[in-house]
Amino acid sequence: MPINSFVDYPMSWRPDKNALKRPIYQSLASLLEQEITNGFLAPGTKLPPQRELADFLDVNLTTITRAYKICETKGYIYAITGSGTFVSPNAARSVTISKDKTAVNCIDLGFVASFEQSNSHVALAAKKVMEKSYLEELLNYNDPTGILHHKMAGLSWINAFGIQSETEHIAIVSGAQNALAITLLALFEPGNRIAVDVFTYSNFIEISKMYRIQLVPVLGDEHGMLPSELDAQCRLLDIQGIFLMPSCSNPTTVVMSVERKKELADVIRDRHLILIEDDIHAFLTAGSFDDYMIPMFKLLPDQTVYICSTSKSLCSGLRVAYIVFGENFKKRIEKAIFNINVKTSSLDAEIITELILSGRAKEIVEEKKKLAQAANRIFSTYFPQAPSNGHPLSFYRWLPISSHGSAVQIESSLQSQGLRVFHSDRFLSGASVPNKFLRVALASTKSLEELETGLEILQKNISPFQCE
Amino acid sequence: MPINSFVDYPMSWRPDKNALKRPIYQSLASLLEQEITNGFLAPGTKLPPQRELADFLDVNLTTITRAYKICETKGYIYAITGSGTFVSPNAARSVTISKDKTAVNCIDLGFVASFEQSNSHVALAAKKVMEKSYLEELLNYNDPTGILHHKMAGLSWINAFGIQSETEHIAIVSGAQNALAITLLALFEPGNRIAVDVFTYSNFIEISKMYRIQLVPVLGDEHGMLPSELDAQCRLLDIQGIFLMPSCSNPTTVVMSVERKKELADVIRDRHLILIEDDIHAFLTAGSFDDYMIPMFKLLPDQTVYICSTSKSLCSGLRVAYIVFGENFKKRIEKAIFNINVKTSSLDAEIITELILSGRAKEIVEEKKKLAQAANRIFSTYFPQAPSNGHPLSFYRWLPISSHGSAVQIESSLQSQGLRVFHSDRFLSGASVPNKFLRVALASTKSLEELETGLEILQKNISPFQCE
DNA sequence: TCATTTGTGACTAAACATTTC
DNA sequence: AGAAATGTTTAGTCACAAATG
Repeated sequence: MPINSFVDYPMSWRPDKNALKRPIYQSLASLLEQEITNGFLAPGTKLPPQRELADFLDVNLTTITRAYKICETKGYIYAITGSGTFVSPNAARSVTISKDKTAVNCIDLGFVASFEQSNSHVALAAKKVMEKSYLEELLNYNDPTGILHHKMAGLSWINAFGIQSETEHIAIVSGAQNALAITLLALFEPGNRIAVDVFTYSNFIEISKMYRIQLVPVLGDEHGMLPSELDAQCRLLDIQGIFLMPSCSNPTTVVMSVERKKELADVIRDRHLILIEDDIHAFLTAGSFDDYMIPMFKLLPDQTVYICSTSKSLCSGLRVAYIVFGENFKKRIEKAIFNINVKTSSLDAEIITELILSGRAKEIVEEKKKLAQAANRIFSTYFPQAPSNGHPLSFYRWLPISSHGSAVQIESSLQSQGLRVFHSDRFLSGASVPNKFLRVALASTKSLEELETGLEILQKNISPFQCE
Repeated sequence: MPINSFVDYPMSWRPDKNALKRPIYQSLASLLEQEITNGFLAPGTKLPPQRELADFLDVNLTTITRAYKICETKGYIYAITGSGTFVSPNAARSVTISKDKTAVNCIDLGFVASFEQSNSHVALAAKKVMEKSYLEELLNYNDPTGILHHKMAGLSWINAFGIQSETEHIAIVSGAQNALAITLLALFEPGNRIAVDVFTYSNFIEISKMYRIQLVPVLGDEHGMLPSELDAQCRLLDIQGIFLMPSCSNPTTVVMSVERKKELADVIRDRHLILIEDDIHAFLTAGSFDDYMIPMFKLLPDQTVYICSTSKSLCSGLRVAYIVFGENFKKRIEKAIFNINVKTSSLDAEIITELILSGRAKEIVEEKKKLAQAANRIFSTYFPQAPSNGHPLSFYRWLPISSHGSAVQIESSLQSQGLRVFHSDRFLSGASVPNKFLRVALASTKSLEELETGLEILQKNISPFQCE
């Protein structure tokens, strides 16, 4: 029986007692889900404490726990012991980022492409592949994890980034996102937790949500995630994995220092976490930073799944990424590959292989690096006050903005000005944080001139951030 | 406190009480998991009833329920109310089927390939694509669900199989298995149930297991799944979906009659199921059967995800499949595509498109049909007693065998004779059934001569089935 | 620093539903 | 047809742990 009448009690959500059917916890969960997806409960809203709501509805405490849990695993809310339960920042919308048609009349600095100007080299390589005597061999079901010479070329490619491995421990998959989907399916279970940066790759957030894997945000500084914070979260929660982009974090452009990598590796080793290392930006970093040659895979070879896509470095349309793993993960990863892809097109892999073996790949990388340098220079002229301690050749920038206005408002007001960029809320792995940013893609326009036009629009429409 | 001493009680599994740590249910589940994966508890073994085990271990009934549940969602055991809990037929091993290297010294009639002899046509088409003026346009991130003219070609291709749709309701994905992975992720949740034939596509069983989706076996006859049985299962359980291959079931080669399709469609409509129609064999069936032109998608356009791969019909190495859906599924499916693939290689799709538009695709199909006819004829000479009421052009046959010997024994004894085939247990969606079969692939050898050699080995080593 | 607030997790109790005999 | 066997589901009790002020 309720102890108080609650009539004048300030509760952010007062579900209608009569709308509840049995089973109560399910009924309550779907009521809450509707409330959130319809926008009646705004992101960030604190929900009534479990005990209070239980009392109000005259049901047991754990009935509320269960109802909240359903909504939490679906990603609508998140709970912090001691503080309360809150509506998730991105509860009501998907943050999946893709190259879609909504940006058709816009300059698209949202989705990060990869200076597609270089694709003429790839077209040439494709033509060369057609002359191969073994062309027909590329068209059958054989070698689901990749043809031997494709794997060897892959190994030599990533060797430049500090990876040593063998053909039995590498597989060819269809791009980095595909590699992530495979890794999560192979090595994690629904309900598992993965540690991530506070701002992280938004499509990783989405795929984790779809797989019912919970992300645990861990604070970081300008050198990357803080080892002490990671350890603290591990003490608090049962965490199985960690996702990192040490060579250039998306979206923050943070490059992890070697010191930090070693410290984090110690925690990861002690806590027996599985590290997913997305090294898609290795090609930008190796060679540009003297001390780069230590991917975390090297520090934790038996605990790491190393993913290196060629979409950003060589060609985005050929879906080819390398995934490197230890013997202990081999069976599970290969099984997941069969179940999600069967195999990756050997024709595509052959073209990438041709690029690597002919040396054209390196030329493409040099070309893209030059374009990236030019694009970053242009960005700096438009936003001289923007911080520049991130990756100097990043394909995108992370621009601090004043915290007025909601993410949706800011994005759509810019879109109406003909510009597509993404607000930092899309990249939030957990609770809201006070600092707001825009991620500005530099590699997605047809030309640097178009980029300038876009940055001009942005400069005119964004309230300048007050540097403290 | 235990009521009986149990010392002389015949329990199939007597877990060591002292080995249990808290939490009991987890500890007990991993004990059981080990017992099964180590082979101490054989497939089919009946486990102690929950109450009995609870009594024996002196814990609450639902603690056992929870422990069993963990092992059930992992696929190690299955439970039937009223009957008991049993070790799954394929508990100790994966039934994922792929073209792998274990068959290197064998004639492989296990994995079903697709008469790769036709790939020279595809190589020609690939070369033609290289001459296209828009080749570079195929190498970027644009059009994640497929370029418009690829979709149009796809629509015209599947139009021959009775599908009418629009470019907004078709997407290009990387093969049929990829389409299944996407569909399950997009439209189902862990814990959902999908109705399937008693024997069904083994990689569908595996991907369902990985996604924690439960399969509900439904009895069928020579015309396909029985509508009355489907309805009965729906009454019993909360079932969300159904997976069917009406144009030629894998592995049973059953072709569903039009009458049966209509009856099943009625049940599916009434029960609001989502139908996953895998029509990979449409090219074998349309044209061969007069009344074929009714895929179930046509009967249930708003409830069906129609999947049509080109791997079997045109080329297995180019990973291209079409997925067709109603407006109500569009958003969810496209989101799943972004999160699993980002996109499918437009180069591969262009080659398939070239084949379709040039008319070469039809030639390839005719060639494969001729090969299939010849292969089926050869099979009949070696196994004249084998039933022939399935698909006359199937790329595999379903051979009844005597029920002596376990699946593993039979497969490995044949493998030691130089032949790889698969036992029907791999295709079991649920509990064991008395009838046993071998699936014999006819489309996987380099030549029909090699097929004959394989069938000869098979004939010599298999105890002939007693036709009743 | 310590009491209070708040969420978490394990196990228990009881009613329910289906199958078997 | 009905009792017994067997698995399922919901909600309750209770001890615990972190965050807050």
